[in-house]
Amino acid sequence: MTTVRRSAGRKRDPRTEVAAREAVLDLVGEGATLTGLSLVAIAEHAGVSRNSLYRRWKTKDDLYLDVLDAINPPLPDFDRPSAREDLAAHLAVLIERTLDRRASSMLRALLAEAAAFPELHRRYFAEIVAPRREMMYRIIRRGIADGEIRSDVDIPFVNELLVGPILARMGSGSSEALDPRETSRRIVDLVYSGIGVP
Amino acid sequence: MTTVRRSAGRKRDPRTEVAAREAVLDLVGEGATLTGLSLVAIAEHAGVSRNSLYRRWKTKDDLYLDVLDAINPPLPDFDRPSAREDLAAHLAVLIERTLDRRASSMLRALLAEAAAFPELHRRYFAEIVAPRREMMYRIIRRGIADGEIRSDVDIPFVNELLVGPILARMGSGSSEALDPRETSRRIVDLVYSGIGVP
DNA sequence: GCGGAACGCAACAGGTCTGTTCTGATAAAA
DNA sequence: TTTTATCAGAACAGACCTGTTGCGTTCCGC
Repeated sequence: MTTVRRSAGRKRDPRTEVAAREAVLDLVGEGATLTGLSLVAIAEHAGVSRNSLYRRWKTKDDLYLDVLDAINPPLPDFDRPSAREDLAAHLAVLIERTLDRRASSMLRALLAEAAAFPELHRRYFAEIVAPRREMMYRIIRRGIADGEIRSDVDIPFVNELLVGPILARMGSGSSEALDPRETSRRIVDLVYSGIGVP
Repeated sequence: MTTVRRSAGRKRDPRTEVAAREAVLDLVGEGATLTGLSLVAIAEHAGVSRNSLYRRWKTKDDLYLDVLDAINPPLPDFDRPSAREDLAAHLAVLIERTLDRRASSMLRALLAEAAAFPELHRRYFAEIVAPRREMMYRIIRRGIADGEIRSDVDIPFVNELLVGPILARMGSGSSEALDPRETSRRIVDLVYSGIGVP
């Protein structure tokens, strides 16, 4: 986004930026693609002149970058009694995010069009995926140190097993709304105990 | 696809249909979207005249339907000694499919643009997802009947846990090539035994 | 050999999006 | 009050895609 420092003149309407981001989320949520979405459509849906969009964002990429920032929820801190509870709490946040249909559509579109928006794709992994994954690793390591989780497990592998079902649902655009707390608890329970008969 | 039965006249070049499907896979694999991909670009990449495409497929949807059919591998039969081995074998097929970059891109694009291609989306779930899921359910049920898998597990839930990590990788477009046999075995092993300390 | 269909190539009108450039009006600071 | 930047709205050329039509050519079966 282009931030300009000037002394005099009319101030930019802050609602314009919000309206533009909301318009992108609405339209992508309705099935538009990132490359296919036109500034005309965005301006129209936002109730804003195209001029105002071009004044703020040089390219569509810049606008999408802002949208990605806006839907990136803060990373919560965890320090519950057990790693098990921390894992469940973290997965619950992930599931909650899945329930935001517009954000899910935006991320699906980004993953599908990664080739067309390499910078967006890079930032998504660096700023959203990586920190959350690192947090999961830390919790799992703690569980091992506490004697709660077997010490011979492959940490990244365990993480994939935990988050996989949730990400797969987001990726396939499943419309079924899961209860975050209950579902995360069930996942952790099953991964802890396994399905095999002792 | 439009199949016409005529008695006389020049025959259609069968290579045209293959070239068109390959062109779609190539272009989508390179980052094109289903809505954004133009018949001009497809014809150009396939080395075929636009006319030939219009003659075969009324709309882009029809062409994509053919492409989806082409990348749908046959459903293998399973009857190994144990449910554990059947599950691993089935997951290995899924992982193998993930390794086909073009097919993965095509499915990612389809999921991202489901709203624009409802018929394609419906067929994908009915013809590709549903039969494979049903097969997984059957194997899990058999494992329960054989006393190999705990009888109190939720079958669809176990299935999601098993296939989730693989689908999540496909959805995120991970470029890392996994060994199908080894990875599927590791997933099944971990899901059977669990990560918890007994 | 001849009719018929598919072939590649080219052209066309109608539509859309982009990026830029005008306007006149509005709002806020100097 | 004057200055200055923003605002909405409209216009423009250039590019692209679509769906259709016409052309002459190539190939296959009758």
